[in-house]
Amino acid sequence: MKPHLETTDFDLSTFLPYLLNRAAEASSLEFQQYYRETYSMLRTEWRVLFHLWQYGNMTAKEICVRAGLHKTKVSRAIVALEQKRFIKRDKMAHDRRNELLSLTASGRKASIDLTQAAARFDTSLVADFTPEEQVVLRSCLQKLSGI
Amino acid sequence: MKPHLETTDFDLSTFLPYLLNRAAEASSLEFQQYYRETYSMLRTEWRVLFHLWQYGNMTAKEICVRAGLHKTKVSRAIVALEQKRFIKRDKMAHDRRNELLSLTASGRKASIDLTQAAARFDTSLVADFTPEEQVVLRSCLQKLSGI
DNA sequence: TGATATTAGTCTCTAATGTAACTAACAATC
DNA sequence: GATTGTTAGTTACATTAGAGACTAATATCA
Repeated sequence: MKPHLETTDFDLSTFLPYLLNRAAEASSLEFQQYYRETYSMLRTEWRVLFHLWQYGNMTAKEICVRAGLHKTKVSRAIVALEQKRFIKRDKMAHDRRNELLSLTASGRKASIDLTQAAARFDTSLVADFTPEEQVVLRSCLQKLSGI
Repeated sequence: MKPHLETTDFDLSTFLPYLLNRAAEASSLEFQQYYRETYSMLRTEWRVLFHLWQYGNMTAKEICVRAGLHKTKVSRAIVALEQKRFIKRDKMAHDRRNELLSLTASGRKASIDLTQAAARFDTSLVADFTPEEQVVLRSCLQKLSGI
């Protein structure tokens, strides 16, 4: 049986969700390998850690909102990061439901290392693109992400 | 404690793997809802179905290669699609390890419907982008995906 | 022919995720 | 100050994914 392209000019290899998923998976692979092997972190853990590093101490809830992550995922990441001694948490006095998360010394150290690795990795990913392409790419992705 | 931007000019909101993952997730959501609710399909199932529709009959192995999917994922998707009567499989005479997959009538019908829905959805995703931006976006994503 | 290697696809076991119910702390209203 | 509602975060259960062992068919080559 032959392909059915005549029905529509739709082409999977240009379908945006498909491309985005493949590109996301491909581009995450190498960096993921690094934080997995070096720090035994999962993706959500690295994201949570980095949010604290980049935007300062905050609660789990704030991370959910900023990172667009579900609270159960964040909750589990926090437990894991705490066990690895990368973060600590303190009940906030004025509302003891909130826990303020902050980095430990080794959490900061890991953040610095991961940040530098991420920056290098990012550069290598876009090495083949022109500066104009890079700008367009990132701005389109930001819009699609709702950032 | 204040943020630590001074260490490096790296910014999470421009980090490509992060952006790609967020954009992929956001953009998949709406379309995913459609094929889940209408056909009880998972993402891998829709991808397998669509590969058969667009590129013609092939084996599970070929789908793995073309779609960049692990064989266990494809294997499970095939079982599910067969149970839903969207595809059938036939052992190939000259090498009985291979199974040629093909669409049933209802598989073709679902493919047509999903293709049209995907095309409409894709259009709506890029509605805010200029034609030039769309071209750059897709070509960058294809390169990043290794397509 | 018989031993070994390869390949397509499945199965099993474990890890990770999503959903919804849950607990504890606070807020508001009567 | 008891009742009801809301919010932050956790837990439990079911679903999905991943890695590697496994089976059956074929290929290779002594």
